Amino acid sequence: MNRHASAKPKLTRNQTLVLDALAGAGQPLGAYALLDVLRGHGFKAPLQVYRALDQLIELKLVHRLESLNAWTVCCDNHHKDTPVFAICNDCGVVTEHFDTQLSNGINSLSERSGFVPDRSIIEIHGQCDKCGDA
Amino acid sequence: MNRHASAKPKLTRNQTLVLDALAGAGQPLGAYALLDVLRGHGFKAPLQVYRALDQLIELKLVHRLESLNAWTVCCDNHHKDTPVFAICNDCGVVTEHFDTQLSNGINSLSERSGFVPDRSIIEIHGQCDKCGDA
DNA sequence: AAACATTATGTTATAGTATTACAAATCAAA
DNA sequence: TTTGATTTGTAATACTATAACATAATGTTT
Ligand SMILES: [Zn+2]
Ligand SMILES: [Zn+2]
Ligand SMILES: [Zn+2]
Ligand SMILES: [Zn+2]
Repeated sequence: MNRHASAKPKLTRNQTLVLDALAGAGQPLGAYALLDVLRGHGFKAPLQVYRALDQLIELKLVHRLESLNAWTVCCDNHHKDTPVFAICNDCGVVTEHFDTQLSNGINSLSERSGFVPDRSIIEIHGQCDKCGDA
Repeated sequence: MNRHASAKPKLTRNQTLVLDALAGAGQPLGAYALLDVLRGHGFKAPLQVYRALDQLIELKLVHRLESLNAWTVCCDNHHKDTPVFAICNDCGVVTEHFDTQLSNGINSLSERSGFVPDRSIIEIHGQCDKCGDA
């Protein structure tokens, strides 16, 4: 028997295609960009992409970047904490981070105002280290 | 002379209409909801709304909620820190907060990764205190 | 295997959000 | 009052996301 509570569930064909396309891109892609990438694999309608993305998010393999209308692969799908995304204005690269101070801040702010947090979004736009090496 | 560096600039007609509509709503509104509200005042096209919103954001009188595709009036347009929005899943009420721990967290995380932050987005979805009084 | 339920997929149409392009009107100096 | 800059009006279009319905594949029970 498997000691790991949640073994990686087998992905469907479309989910696998979308996940691979996202991983291969090296940066976030929008739904229609994904559709274009996957037309060669038989995708014909946006719904095929959106459905796969919904399921991949449910499985925590992919995150949606709200401020970009785009999706990116999770860097470590076992994490519990709220991911923090740093988004470079210049090159478009996005990096995923975890930060105890930020997670605690979300919780304590919520507690102070009687709010029960469920899903948090932290996205930082700015300039990455590479692009800052002017 | 005015000791206050940036006196409140006079708003144009459309900016005033949009700001008042947002303030009157008591909760965030989308661009097309604003358009509908303002049809009685002569608005006929989405661009009238989007243009006014862009300028109001520039003036820091309004914030965009990225995860809702909606806009809300700023609670105190003099603030320097990143606003934190708590968004109730049940009643839709949104409250704006400031939090030193979160602001510091953004800065220190950025510094550690050589990132220069420019604009940060923090939006917490969950259940507000009122809706939690079940 | 046959019947049934469940899940995944295909396809078309439509809804919702945002911007481009160009014309007209307004406003503020010079 | 001419000029130039800003604001506004309007139509067309682009981009993003979902609804509705049909078909196919899969799994489970009998
Ligand atoms: Zn992740
Ligand atoms: Zn960069
Ligand atoms: Zn504010
Ligand atoms: Zn509530």
